Amino acid sequence: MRIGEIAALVGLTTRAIRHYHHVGLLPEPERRPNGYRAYSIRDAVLLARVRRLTELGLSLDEVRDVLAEDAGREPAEVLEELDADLARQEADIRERRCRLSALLSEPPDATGPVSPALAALLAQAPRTDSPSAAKDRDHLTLMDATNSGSQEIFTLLGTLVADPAVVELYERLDALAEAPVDDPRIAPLAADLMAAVPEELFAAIPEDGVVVTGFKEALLAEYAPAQAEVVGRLMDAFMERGRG
Amino acid sequence: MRIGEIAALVGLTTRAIRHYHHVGLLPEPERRPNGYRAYSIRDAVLLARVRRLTELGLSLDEVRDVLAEDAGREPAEVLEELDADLARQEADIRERRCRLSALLSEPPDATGPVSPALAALLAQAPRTDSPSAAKDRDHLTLMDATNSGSQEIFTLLGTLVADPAVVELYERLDALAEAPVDDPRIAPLAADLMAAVPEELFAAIPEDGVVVTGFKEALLAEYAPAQAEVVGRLMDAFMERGRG
DNA sequence: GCTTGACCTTGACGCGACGGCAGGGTTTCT
DNA sequence: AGAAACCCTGCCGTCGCGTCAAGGTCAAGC
Repeated sequence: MRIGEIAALVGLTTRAIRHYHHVGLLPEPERRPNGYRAYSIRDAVLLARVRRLTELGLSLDEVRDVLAEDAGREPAEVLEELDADLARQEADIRERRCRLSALLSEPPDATGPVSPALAALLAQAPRTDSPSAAKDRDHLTLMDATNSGSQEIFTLLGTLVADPAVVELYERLDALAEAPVDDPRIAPLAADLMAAVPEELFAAIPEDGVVVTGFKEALLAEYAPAQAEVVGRLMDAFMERGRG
Repeated sequence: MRIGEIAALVGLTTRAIRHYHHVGLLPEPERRPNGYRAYSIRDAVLLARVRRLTELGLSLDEVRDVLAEDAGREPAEVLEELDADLARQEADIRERRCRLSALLSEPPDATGPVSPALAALLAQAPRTDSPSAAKDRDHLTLMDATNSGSQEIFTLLGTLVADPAVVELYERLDALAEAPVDDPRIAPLAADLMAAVPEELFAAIPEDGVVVTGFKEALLAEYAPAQAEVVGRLMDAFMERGRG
């Protein structure tokens, strides 16, 4: 048989068979005088087994191991390992499909799914179009997505945002958008913000959660200079209280 | 943030993030004076979404489509397509695991699993260590593995192998191993073999099944010259009766 | 004899999502 | 001042083939 014939017989492509020769999975057969490969029935039997094994999901290396069974009992080992692997993949896919269906059934809010704790927090927060509040929501969503803060923080923040006075604080922060860094409103706003934070929140701040080195400066870069001054003081205070 | 920091924050490797820049999934951020990439919070939010999507199994191209949602409703389409894809994969894996478990529970006969019809046939065949019979078993197993013959053939062959006289035929074929091609035993053996084949078998031979071009010569190459003569005559007769 | 078309040959590149390494520079800590 | 831990660019490797590219071979039809 020529390569195309044996390929059709066992249901492989000629390219696959040549590949098997190339990687040493199947020895090169004799050649006809014209250089064509001449396959025997034994080759077909071998290739049929290779096909069955690869269709089961074995890699070519594993197929080689199974076929070159010197030990006689190796195959079972390989196959059991493969089954475990497939089981993992199956569970993996099931979980992904699960999360996918959750995504599909949800309203398209474009921010993606959030944890229940954060969802509750956002629903609870008063409606405001303050840019600072929007930034805060973004940052909280990021914390949620990266799991860098514990769920506990969101529930604790719930008691904060329930206070209608928080909107006023955001507005005072917004007002500093164009202000110079030595604006006199900075210090009192920082103090009022600190005062608004419930005591338990300090304890809940993880030592090395969001506070990855460099995160702080990136966060401050989001704000205008005077605003950054306020936020920076807040974060400094947080980190000091957290360590203390 | 530097690249290592944002990578730790969103749970990716620096290499992956640079790869995303490379393929245009995420624009290159500003650089610091020393050439380091300077990431913002917005980048982190973006990367977090990328991570979630790739973890769901989307390709980077698909992620790009979903993120660059100009149409607003594209994502659902992509996600549904993905779900269908995952469903296919899941079914695929389940089938493989099914066949794998069948393989594992079977006794290790080293020839792999065979169809029930062939298994019955082999169990039914008389015990003999005739080399010709061994070849025949190999060829039948190959036909089974490649689905090139119908199951029907095996059941029809059952009536043939049940006849104890068949063993004698195999032995007569074995005896020709060293014989010259003009051995006088050739013609009568071929005739007796033809006579032993039940009539229904001729009708069951598929027109273009095993009889791929070149298969015949490969099969004949398995035998000694005188034996090949016998087998060749048999096959010629088969093909003529099949066509007639 | 000549063409056509279906085969065959070797060899090299492409894919997808990065990992790893080479060969350098920068920052920071000690 | 040296070492550790970062950062940079760029290129090769993975896996199982598919897909050209640039030919050589063979049977059939004119």
